[in-house]
Amino acid sequence: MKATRVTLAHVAAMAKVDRAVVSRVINNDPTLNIRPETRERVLRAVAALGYRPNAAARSLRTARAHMFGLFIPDFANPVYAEIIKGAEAAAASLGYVLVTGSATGAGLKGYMDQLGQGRIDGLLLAGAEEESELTEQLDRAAVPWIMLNRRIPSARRYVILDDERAARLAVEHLVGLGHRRIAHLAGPATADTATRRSAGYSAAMRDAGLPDGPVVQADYTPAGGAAAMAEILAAPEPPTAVFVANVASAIGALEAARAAGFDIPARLSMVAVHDLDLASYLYPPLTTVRMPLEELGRRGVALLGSLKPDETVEEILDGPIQLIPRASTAPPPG
Amino acid sequence: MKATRVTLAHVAAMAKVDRAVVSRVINNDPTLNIRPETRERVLRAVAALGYRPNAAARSLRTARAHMFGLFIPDFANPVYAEIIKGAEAAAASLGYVLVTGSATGAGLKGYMDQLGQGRIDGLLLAGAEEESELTEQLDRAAVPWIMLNRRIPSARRYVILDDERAARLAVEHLVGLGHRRIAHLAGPATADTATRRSAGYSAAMRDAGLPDGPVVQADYTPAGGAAAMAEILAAPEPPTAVFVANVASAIGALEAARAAGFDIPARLSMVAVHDLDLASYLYPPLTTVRMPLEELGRRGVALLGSLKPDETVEEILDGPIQLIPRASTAPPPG
DNA sequence: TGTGGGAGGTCAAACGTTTGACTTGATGGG
DNA sequence: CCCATCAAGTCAAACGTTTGACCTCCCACA
Repeated sequence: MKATRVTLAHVAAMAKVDRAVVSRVINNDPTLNIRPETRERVLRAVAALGYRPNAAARSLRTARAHMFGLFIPDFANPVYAEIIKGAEAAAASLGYVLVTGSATGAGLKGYMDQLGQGRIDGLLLAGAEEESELTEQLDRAAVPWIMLNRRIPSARRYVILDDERAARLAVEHLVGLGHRRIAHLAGPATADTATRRSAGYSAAMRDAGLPDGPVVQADYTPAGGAAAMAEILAAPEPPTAVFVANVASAIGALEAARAAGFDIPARLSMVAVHDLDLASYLYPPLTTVRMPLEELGRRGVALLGSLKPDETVEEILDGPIQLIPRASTAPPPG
Repeated sequence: MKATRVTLAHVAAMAKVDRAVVSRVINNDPTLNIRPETRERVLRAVAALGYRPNAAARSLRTARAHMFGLFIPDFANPVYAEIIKGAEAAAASLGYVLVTGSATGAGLKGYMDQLGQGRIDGLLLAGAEEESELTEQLDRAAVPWIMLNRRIPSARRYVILDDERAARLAVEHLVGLGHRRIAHLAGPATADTATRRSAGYSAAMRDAGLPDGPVVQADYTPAGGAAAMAEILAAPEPPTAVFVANVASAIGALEAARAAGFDIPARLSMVAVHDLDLASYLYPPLTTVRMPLEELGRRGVALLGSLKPDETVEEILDGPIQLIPRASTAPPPG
């Protein structure tokens, strides 16, 4: 019953015009000169037959796939959900489809093989490791790519958030509450965001006339955060507050603090970067710094859509960065 | 410098054979009869030129896109992360690309418009609302689709998990600890999974010779769970344990119990369906039932890959379902 | 000496769009 | 009356693969 797919030719036959006319009507070709009634006929035929252009044929002819890719390290990290949301929305409004993938390392390369030639018009890489072979491969294939929230030497295009400002905001909040011994549970040295947040921490401490507290690195996971927190609290004179570089680490850090018998916020205040719905359901609800992650995804796609061949992009997104006070921060004891 | 893309024709010229030979070599066409040395020449040319087949041309010719789609309601829900992971892996091993999208409702329809004709060979719908217009559209476009973990009347193809068994496991755990007044914080009536879990709860209670406790419905969100929990605890003789249909609700329920002054697990035990890394970092760490979500994604893709035109699929996945005991469950007080 | 068959390929027609170039008939200006 | 212009389309060549049909040797066998 379904038989053959309906193509331009069918529509053209029904509307009694050339295929070219149908194509131009569909694509709103401004060079087309046509009588309104003819256009009507064409549109009616399209509707009547339920015609949809074949994506492959179109891509073949125009050399554009109308697809963007977005690669993230891990779907389980809710931080990326916001980026995806923004990117999806932006792509949709551009008439593009967004392919979100989570493969990393070797998997990512395999993915790219499949993506093959001409399947994707541009790629967003969020929080990716330095994958020089991958980026080389992309360059060879002439696929434009932009890094999100990470700068690496070989990336001539990136858009990042103002992590330094976010860190300052967090530290200033703690200082404002009266804290003076403020530790920093930092991210991994390999993450550019971690470096920027650490810089913001140090700058804010300096501005407040305070010496840097203990700084311990951890990866952006609960387990890593827990271990680092334990280390910080084991010191002879532990801090009264800690600025945690990432909310995932903070989830573990809360647990470690509880385990060590440090009441939060009575004995220890904690603030972390990146807000999540979840933050208000943690125990205690976590004070966070909200960053415009959705906007980051949106902006990344928008840039992909309007990229000139050899254009470089180095953008610090200025969107609202906001401290969300919850129950994990309070004045220091005493 | 990079000039024109390298095509079959270039490779053929370099290897001094016909394009057809190159195509057949690349696709391992078993009907091809060729001397090993010729094959060698072809492969060398492919490598030397860095040739990759053009996906659009291939799709056009073969009418297969080598892409599957997966639609989920929300990337922020980590439960879906596991499904995606499994689906991605299965797709990759089939040589397919997986397009994961989160649009719902009208957005989803727009997405499908973009996906257009022939861009996708099959679709997985996870936890989707009943979208009769969407599924009609899919059927018209002859795109095979399978529902994941949800049965709806119009879906002739679905694969679900054994939610009833998971619920039993949870309830039996509570009964085993000595609980007799066990409430059920159920999911929304519109969710098929919720219905199945509720059925499992009732069956297990009956088997244990216990009367159904209070049953309150909530949507699968922390806020919904919190409200429902508050209602349950407001009763004159509150239960000593609660089986929560979904971990997202449980996160809110924990909060509500704390707010109501119910110490967990001393005064109230709680167990929820779906395990997350996060569960062990909640306060207290949450006892859960782990279900094979990754396998669900994997199986869905595998089925898509081997679907006969009018085949129906009604499968209850039998994978390991396992209770993960943590600190939120203990014997009842007294 | 013819012929059947296999090895090792070649040929060319699709697949469904897009798009620059071209046609046709009518109108208007000089 | 003739040429230019314009409106309203038409024509056909790509885009890069895949694939059924075909071709051309050469050898073995009767």
